[in-house]
Amino acid sequence: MGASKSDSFSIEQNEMAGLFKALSHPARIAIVDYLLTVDTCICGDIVEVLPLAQPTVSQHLKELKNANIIKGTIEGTAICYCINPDTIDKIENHFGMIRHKLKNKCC
Amino acid sequence: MGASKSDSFSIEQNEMAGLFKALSHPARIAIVDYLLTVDTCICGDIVEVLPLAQPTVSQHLKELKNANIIKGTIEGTAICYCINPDTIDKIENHFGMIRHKLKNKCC
DNA sequence: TTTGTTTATCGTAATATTGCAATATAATAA
DNA sequence: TTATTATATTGCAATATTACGATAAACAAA
Repeated sequence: MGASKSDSFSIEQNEMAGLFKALSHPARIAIVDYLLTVDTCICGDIVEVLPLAQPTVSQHLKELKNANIIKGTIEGTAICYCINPDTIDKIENHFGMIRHKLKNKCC
Repeated sequence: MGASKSDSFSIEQNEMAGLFKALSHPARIAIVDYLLTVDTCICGDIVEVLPLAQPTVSQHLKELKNANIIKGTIEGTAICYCINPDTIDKIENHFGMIRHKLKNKCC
């Protein structure tokens, strides 16, 4: 085998796992970090900030986009990326749920 | 290549990516979910709840343990697992930081 | 001691991810 | 039209992950 048995788990479990997978690579964390350091949605220069080749960065951006963690809007020749706050909300809510259920635990 | 260039990123970026990677599989999300449904740290029966064989579950538990997301304490023949609230804190703080930096953005 | 119970490790096959050179695509500028 | 610029896609090699049968290790009970 080797493929994950995603059919055996709930839609929500797969959804959360998908969000975390999108964030499970340091390059993608670095992209999110970078998008947070600039005041507006940023066009392009992400490639120059990362120690990776352009196709690799493009691939990581695609994964973040597919997971709805970032949004990209076309702006002439370039594409402007910014973080999708709705997805941040979704993850925060998940941990809010965990935090809530952790009350009255032995830990 | 194929190996991730973790040396090129900051310790914190690698650390966060590692935490998310530990949560990037539905089985591991399901384990965390299950640990939250029981009142106390639970011994063993995680294998019976998941649609996976015992060695596979053991492997997933190991990854969650290595990432400090769960703690396991030996209790006779069995091992009692529970969620590590410190790590939940760390992740929540990360998103708190993201949320804070997202203020005054175009998104 | 032997037996049973619980969890971990080994070995390995199937599959997925990562990274990049080469190339393609899309829009603008000359 | 032909450049130029910015991003995406393809193809492939290197590596990592996932899953599980077989087996091992650790401990309790008989």
